[in-house]
Amino acid sequence: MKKRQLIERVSKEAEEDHAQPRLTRADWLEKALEMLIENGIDAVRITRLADLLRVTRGSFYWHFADRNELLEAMLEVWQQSNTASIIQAATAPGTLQDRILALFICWLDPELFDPRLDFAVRDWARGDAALQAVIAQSDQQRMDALIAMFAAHGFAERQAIIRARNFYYTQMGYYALNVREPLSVRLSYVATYFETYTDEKLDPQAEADFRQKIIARRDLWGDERIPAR
Amino acid sequence: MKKRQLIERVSKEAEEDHAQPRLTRADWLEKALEMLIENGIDAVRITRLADLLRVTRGSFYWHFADRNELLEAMLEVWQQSNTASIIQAATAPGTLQDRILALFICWLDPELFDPRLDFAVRDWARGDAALQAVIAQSDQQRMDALIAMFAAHGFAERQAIIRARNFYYTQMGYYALNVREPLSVRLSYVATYFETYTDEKLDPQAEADFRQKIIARRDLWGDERIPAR
DNA sequence: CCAACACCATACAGTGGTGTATTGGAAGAT
DNA sequence: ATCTTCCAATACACCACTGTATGGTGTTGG
Repeated sequence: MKKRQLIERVSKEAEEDHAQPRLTRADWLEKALEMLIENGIDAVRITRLADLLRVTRGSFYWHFADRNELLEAMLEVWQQSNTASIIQAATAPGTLQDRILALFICWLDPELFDPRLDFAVRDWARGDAALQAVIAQSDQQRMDALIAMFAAHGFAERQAIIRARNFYYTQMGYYALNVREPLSVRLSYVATYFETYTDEKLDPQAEADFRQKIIARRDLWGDERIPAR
Repeated sequence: MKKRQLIERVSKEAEEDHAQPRLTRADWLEKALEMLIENGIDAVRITRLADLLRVTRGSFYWHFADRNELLEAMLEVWQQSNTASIIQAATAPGTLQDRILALFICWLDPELFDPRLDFAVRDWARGDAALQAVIAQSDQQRMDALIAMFAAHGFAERQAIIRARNFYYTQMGYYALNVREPLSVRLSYVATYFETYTDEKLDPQAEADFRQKIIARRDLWGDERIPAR
């Protein structure tokens, strides 16, 4: 689901097409999430957001009761985006190869899974046990879906767990380290990773299709040129 | 290297045994790191530290020029602890099995590798390009050591890279998700992980020795009872 | 046409933080 | 015994931010 849509839904504002006269609750929420992602929760200050939005804080306190209400709305956006994408990719019908490739797409498309938001929220939870519990629950749901996926495709319980952990933790580790590589490099690892996770060879035709699908999404790779093979 | 020792070295204070009359630079630094780990960099406030240390801020400004000088000292402690442990474990002589098990010990012993400090620093770097560069350099050093390790034990370049990434990212992902499992559970995964990373069976005797070594370190596992097999 | 509403500006009180300047006091050196 | 030196307390000026109360203005509907 598109993030702006989610933000608006959480903001409980059905966007009538007539351009909103001034600011909406969703505008504040969007800027706040941007700030969270780029500078952490402690940079989410009403004063700063007001400056960025070119209004005074008076506007904020019309849309929100206080800062805490904003924070709760932010968390709600997170809860309804990243986790859902992973679970959907893992539980759709099809072969194991289809599922793994669908998850790879998740890892590559920030509209489906935004790692910066995920880690900003984790960071936010530092020293906040209640928030940590919420996050742990989402992680559990994600892991359960992955374990069930491997189990449904022939792996014994223990093997399914290890493979799911490898799959999920490796990707989270990759994000945690803030690795910055061109998409072409990431694509070049796809087949090898696939074999590591499944012990099967990746069908060359499927890999080609995957590359095509990614390359078609120009928005994912900026100016870079990616050879089709 | 013991963390308190490092903190004191960075503080350039050879600790004469006579109990220091009041506070040292290292005391402030230690509390600041504790605060960083538990509540993030934005919680590292001179006022709060002074309260915790039961002195006024006047003391702080005798030991440090300003808050920034404290932050630089904190970063220096991080630089000289975690990365060194990993590189040492990966580059020591011996078989691949020895190396992997040495690294597993790193992952289990916070004196060698403190994941909470590592991630607190990474979060601290959010929105700070200079700090991100410092961290990226440390990550590169760690990865290089791991790749060289796999390469030195018979894996081709590409395979060595994938295996090193899998090994390192999986562990970082585990920490990033703040997983809390008893040590006994983590130990039960050791052999399976080993086989995933190396494609070799873990020698039962080596595994038993490994368990013994961990169990001997009671400080790592609190009250828990771990069966020797 | 004007009244009500939606949205924003302004002004104010209060809190928590930084950094500086100055003073106070206890231990060790002479 | 006093004199430094080291370390900490106090007081002050100065933000940045929160939240509240109230007033102002453009837009819409009756």
